[in-house]
Amino acid sequence: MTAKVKVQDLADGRRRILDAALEEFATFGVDGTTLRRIAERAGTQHQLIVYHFKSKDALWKAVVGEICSNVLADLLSLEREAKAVGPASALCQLVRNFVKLTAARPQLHRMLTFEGRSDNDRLRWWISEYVCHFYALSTRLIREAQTAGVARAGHPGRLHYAMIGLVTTSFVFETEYSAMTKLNPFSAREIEEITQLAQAILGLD
Amino acid sequence: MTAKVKVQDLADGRRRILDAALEEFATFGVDGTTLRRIAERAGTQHQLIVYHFKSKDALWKAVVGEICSNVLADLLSLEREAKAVGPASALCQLVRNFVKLTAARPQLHRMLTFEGRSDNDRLRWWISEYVCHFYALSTRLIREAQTAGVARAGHPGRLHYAMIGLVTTSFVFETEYSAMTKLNPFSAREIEEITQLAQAILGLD
DNA sequence: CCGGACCCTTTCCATTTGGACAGTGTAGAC
DNA sequence: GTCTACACTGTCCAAATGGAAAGGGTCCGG
Repeated sequence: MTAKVKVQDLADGRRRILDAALEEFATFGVDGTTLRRIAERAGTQHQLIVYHFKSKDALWKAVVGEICSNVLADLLSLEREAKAVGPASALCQLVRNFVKLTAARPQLHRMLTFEGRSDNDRLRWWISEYVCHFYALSTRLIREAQTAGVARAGHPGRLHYAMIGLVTTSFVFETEYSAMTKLNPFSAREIEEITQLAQAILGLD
Repeated sequence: MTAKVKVQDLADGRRRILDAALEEFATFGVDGTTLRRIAERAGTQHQLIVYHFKSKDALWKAVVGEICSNVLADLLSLEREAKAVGPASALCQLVRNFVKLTAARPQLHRMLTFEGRSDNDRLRWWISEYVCHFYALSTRLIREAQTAGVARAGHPGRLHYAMIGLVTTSFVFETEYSAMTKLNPFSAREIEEITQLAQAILGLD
């Protein structure tokens, strides 16, 4: 029995590494993160990370990939709904989901904001693998809502990124945000307020 | 004469290091930047950086400090104007200046977004030294505009950061932004459009 | 001519880094 | 039993890093 428990414990080493890596990457970025600190947080040795994931870079992709593929699945189900309810309320729902998701997993955006300013391999991989799908869906809904006359005019891509920027700031830069505003961005109240601001910038009223 | 020219060249080593460091820090973050790469970009050796700035951390503060103290000076002059023109147009002007400034020096915000997610020494220093002044002015103008009935209702801090997030995204994440939208955020057209969106989120219409 | 202030270079080093490599131990298939 | 697959550990290393220490050149006031 002790053996069985031990095997259980050891077998989820991979899981614990993924979780620890998410926290570390989100807080310190790829360069600021060391395999040894991830290992320490996961309660193991850094060589186990190399064994399971080959390299630091591959670990990063595994972490992002796991979360993003879940998000992508959510998006697809939203897209099916969209056909039924029309572009305006589909877009409302998309914004609402996006805020909820950012609040639930701020680490994802924190990780990605580290990558966004150099044209590197990780950024290109992430864009081609995941961003493009989200962008395509979002801008299509915006465009449809615009032709229906229920969204703000202007380039859909610009509106999309204005929304993204508005929503993510309070969660990604929580330390500064809560220090200055004395607000807790993760409270239900704040999530609702941010959702409404995001819908306002898209002209959904 | 050659001696004089040479001295000129050498004397501005400090200047060249500051410029090179700004680029490197903004692109790779503090952890991703090495003194040797900064030195290479500045056309010198890494020990000269240690000589002029004592440490990597002190160099970072010197880079941020130089830009921010200029920005602070601009802010103060804006504040004097504000008294004359009233809160609504002062706020409009603040937004306009902020967008212009972000477009002119995206490196500043790029640098700072690297620091925002761990409660570290650099972040605390930056907040207490510079952020608090900008935040105080901005939220005071928002509050005044609200009581005058010409700004969107809601927590001024929340609105302030919504504006910041909306404005900075396209400049900080230029690579992704222009890849997806095919827009150039630094064009006069885009600067104007972003300014208008930022004013819209504050309810200035 | 001297001495210090300033800018810069050279040489050096302890530490940390990602990762290679060669084990060890256990569980299940035959 | 033996063999293989898998999870994990211990030892090692080359490369890169921030920074210490000391030396060298030029200028300028005395």
